[in-house]
Amino acid sequence: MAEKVTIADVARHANVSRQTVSNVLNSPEIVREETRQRVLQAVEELGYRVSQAARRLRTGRSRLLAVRAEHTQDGMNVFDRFLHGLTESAGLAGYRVILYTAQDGPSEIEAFDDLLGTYEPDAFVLTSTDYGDVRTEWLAGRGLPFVTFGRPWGTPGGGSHPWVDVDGAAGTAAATRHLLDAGHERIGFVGWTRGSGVGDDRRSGWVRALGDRPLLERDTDGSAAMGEAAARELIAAGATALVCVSDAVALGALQAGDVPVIGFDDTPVARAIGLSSLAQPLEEVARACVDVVTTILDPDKPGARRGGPPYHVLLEPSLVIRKDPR
Amino acid sequence: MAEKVTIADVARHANVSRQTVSNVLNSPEIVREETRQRVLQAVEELGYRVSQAARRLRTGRSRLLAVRAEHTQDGMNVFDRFLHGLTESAGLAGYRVILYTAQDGPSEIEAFDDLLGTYEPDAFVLTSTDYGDVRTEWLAGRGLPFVTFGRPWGTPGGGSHPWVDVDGAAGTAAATRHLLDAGHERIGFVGWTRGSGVGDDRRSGWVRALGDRPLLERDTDGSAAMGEAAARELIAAGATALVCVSDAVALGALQAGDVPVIGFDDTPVARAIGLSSLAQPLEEVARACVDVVTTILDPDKPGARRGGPPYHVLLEPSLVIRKDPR
DNA sequence: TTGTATGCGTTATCAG
DNA sequence: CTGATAACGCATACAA
Repeated sequence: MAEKVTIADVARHANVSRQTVSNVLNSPEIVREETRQRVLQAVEELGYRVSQAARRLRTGRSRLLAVRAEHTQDGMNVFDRFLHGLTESAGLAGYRVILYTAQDGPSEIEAFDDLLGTYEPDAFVLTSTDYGDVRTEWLAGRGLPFVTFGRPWGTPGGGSHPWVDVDGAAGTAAATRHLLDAGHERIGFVGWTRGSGVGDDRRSGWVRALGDRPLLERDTDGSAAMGEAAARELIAAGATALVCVSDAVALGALQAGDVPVIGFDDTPVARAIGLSSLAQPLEEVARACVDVVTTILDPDKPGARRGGPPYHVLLEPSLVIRKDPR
Repeated sequence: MAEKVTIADVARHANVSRQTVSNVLNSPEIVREETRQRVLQAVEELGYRVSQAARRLRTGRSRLLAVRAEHTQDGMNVFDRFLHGLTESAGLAGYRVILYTAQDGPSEIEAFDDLLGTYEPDAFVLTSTDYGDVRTEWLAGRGLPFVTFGRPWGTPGGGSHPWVDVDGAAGTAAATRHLLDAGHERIGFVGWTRGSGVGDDRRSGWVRALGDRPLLERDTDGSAAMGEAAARELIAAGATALVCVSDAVALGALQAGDVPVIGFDDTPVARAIGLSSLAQPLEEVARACVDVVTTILDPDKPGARRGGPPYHVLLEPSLVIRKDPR
């Protein structure tokens, strides 16, 4: 079954030259229909599949997308869902996902270098971008194709590269409006210490939706414990509902009192405990990442992304309400 | 930098033949020390790295380990930690992890076939094994190297293949003993519907540790909601402490009353809410998987696994106590 | 020890 | 549209 069927076997079986088989596979339009059919049938019968190794050697293309396996510090993340979506979408586009690990920026660049020298991935998909990301510079400087899940925070305007992201501000704004609609006027925000692109973005949506109402907010380190403490202070200060920068702090906030709380990311925790949260459309994000990166790699591919560069895709999170604001 | 340094370049630089370079890399012992050093230095200076494509074409080895990207149904799993560990350990052993997706057994076998025909992974690492797993049969029947994270439930004795697993029974037994030591006599078990290898295994440890004390138990579908209901019944039946088959049901059980609860898997949720749980040594599991599989692939590798076939590794979970049983 | 020749499976080039 | 031939980078058998 896996008996190494080569292109020569197919050619023999279909009574054509090796080249014709290659043409049928790579440029079907230049081959006569009847011949094409015959070859395709031979391919089917013999169970032929291209050897990526041979193809890569010849073309320099590996059809591999490199992604970092996240270490998942606090653990309450959604990386696995993204990764699953990415693998699925990549597969549909004829690509595979190859993993690597790294502790920090510099070591990740080492990993890039190593991968490029050995497995030669065609592109990288980067996650968790933040201000002044060294990785994107390195890749861009070498003209290597990549896309990030996350906007290039900190490089205002210039240094722009392909990215896909979820509009955190739109999410928190929707959450805030939901609470306003329920009659709340004093809506607090439990955030992260300023300076993180994602955190600041999420905060901004809450600010925007609140208009000129009072801004009751506290910063945290992202832990549930600090989330609880922050929530207590906010409630004491008069907040009757809370929007949180993450499910982790929201989990803590829930312990602080009996006010409605909305988290962010819709992690498994939120589902399990019935916490309202903002769900990122991770499958769509993954699909967009694959879309962008494969279009860069092969601009003439069928169904190439309309619009062309610079390939910026911003998707909206959706509000998942699990408890009615009281 | 990534300017395609070939083995010929290295040879020229070191004033040796191409062959010698190959020897230095693949059979260092047959080359004179001085020459070896010179070649190694040339490799260093030029930043040479073997092309996996070329090597694969020649040797048929891809140095790729295929792993399925889990879909993470209920979400409260720990797959990402395992995957990270696997990528790390694989990297140390000179392998990379390549991902694929599948919905069920048959479609996973299609994925095997497809991968083997194109990327030719050297081995598969399977997770979530269960009774009568069709995948292992398919792989074993073709003599393809693989290891499973999880024992081959259901094939008693025979049909045995390499596996690495965590001793669930030992874990629940430890948890139960911990509660016994704290003075509890009526310790309930919130389990899964019988028939799952993992669930039955975890239950058995609780049974064993309890000796001839009463067996207060309830089955659930694994949801937090059913966990809560089950816990209520058990508490009503006199249970003063609960051991749970998973963190998800433990989370529910926590809502049921003020009795100590111990979950299983030490998911992020447990950490976040201070739930005691049994932590699987996932990094070790991953390392063992890589160890086993690379030994199968290359029995003469340096530091090959002692013991030889059939490569069965059973590791112990560790009890993480976050709340004192009251 | 070192050098030389050959092939792994593809695809690109170029004649027919 | 089809068929021959070369080349991708590496590893091996063989001869020197």
